Amino acid sequence: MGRAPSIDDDVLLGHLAEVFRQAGYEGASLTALSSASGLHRASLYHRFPTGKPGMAAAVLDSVEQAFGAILDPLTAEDDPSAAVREMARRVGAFYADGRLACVLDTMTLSGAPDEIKVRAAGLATTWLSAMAGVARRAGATEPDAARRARAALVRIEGSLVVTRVLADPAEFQLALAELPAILIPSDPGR
Amino acid sequence: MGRAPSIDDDVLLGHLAEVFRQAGYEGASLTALSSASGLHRASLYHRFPTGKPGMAAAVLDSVEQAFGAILDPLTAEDDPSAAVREMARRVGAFYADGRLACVLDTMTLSGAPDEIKVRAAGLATTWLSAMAGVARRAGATEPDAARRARAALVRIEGSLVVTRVLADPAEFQLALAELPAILIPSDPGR
DNA sequence: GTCTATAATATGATAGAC
DNA sequence: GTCTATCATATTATAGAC
Repeated sequence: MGRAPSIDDDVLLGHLAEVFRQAGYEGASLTALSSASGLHRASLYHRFPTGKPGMAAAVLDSVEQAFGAILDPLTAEDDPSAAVREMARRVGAFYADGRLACVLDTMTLSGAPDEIKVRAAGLATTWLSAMAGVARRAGATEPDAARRARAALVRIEGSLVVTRVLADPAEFQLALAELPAILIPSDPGR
Repeated sequence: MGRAPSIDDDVLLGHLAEVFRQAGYEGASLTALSSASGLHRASLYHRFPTGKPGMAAAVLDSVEQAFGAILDPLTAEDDPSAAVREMARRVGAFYADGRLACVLDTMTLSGAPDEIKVRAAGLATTWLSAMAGVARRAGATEPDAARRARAALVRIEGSLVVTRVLADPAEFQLALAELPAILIPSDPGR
């Protein structure tokens, strides 16, 4: 809120986010955050006076903002199937085709501050609502739409874990391809 | 291999495993491992001369052993559907109804030694093979059985993440309930 | 086999020069 | 706004008493 962030801030947050996503909250050491961002530790504290929790919160802010753009097609595109396909495309880009983990996964392990966990839960809820919305627009009843949205989130998060464990992005790609069939009642599936 | 472990070793490994599962490899500090196990840090080093990597490897050993028992019904039980239902019951117990995370997820983040990641991948492969086996016995073609096994693993891992993020075990319970429909071609589903 | 004590290093964080 | 230098603490790990 307030002023628009400078491009530098966005780039910085991108670097920080990558560390938090790959290492989790505790694994994201100041040294790792420093070398990934190119800023020395003291400079990070200048930008984030509340330290590591502040950096994590800012990362979640930036992820929330990124998801604004990712979920935009779900309301902007008229055809529900096309909307989901475009969201899937943007989700694939955000997760670098499965090479990057999800903050919902890595930042909610024990060791993360409660505030971070609460924000992560909020992010998940936003995502679920948007996906349930498009399912509802496609004709699903409200409980069915909610069920479909949760199934889609489970599918994405699970495929990211399996992709990381097996070091094989195929499962993530498959999950993206099946999102329309999961979310849209009338979709013919794959 | 070699001698059978004493009950004390099993209890100790259970405590260590809980920390690694909830905090990830880097988040599992010696202090946390010490207080969870009741042993002082030096005593842990006596048991595991190679330190934290050795503890993590031993935890993966014990998880591998636990999965031997979890997957046993898949070959011991004649009826494929009943076999999967029994596996699902045991999986539910192992993950404490969704309250405990999966080592495949938490121990494969950046920061874990490569040896740990390799062992985790092996564990996942063992699990996938066992599930593909029961699907094949139930009449699935080989590629379909492999696909079903991966879908089941994705579903379990994803539901564990979503359950943790939303602090709601319902999604994990639902995943367990749907395992027969995912793995068994002729299963009527829910 | 477990403990107390301690070492060496890494971590989160701050002060102050430029 | 970024840097060097530094602090207090937590971390992994070892030595040696019991």
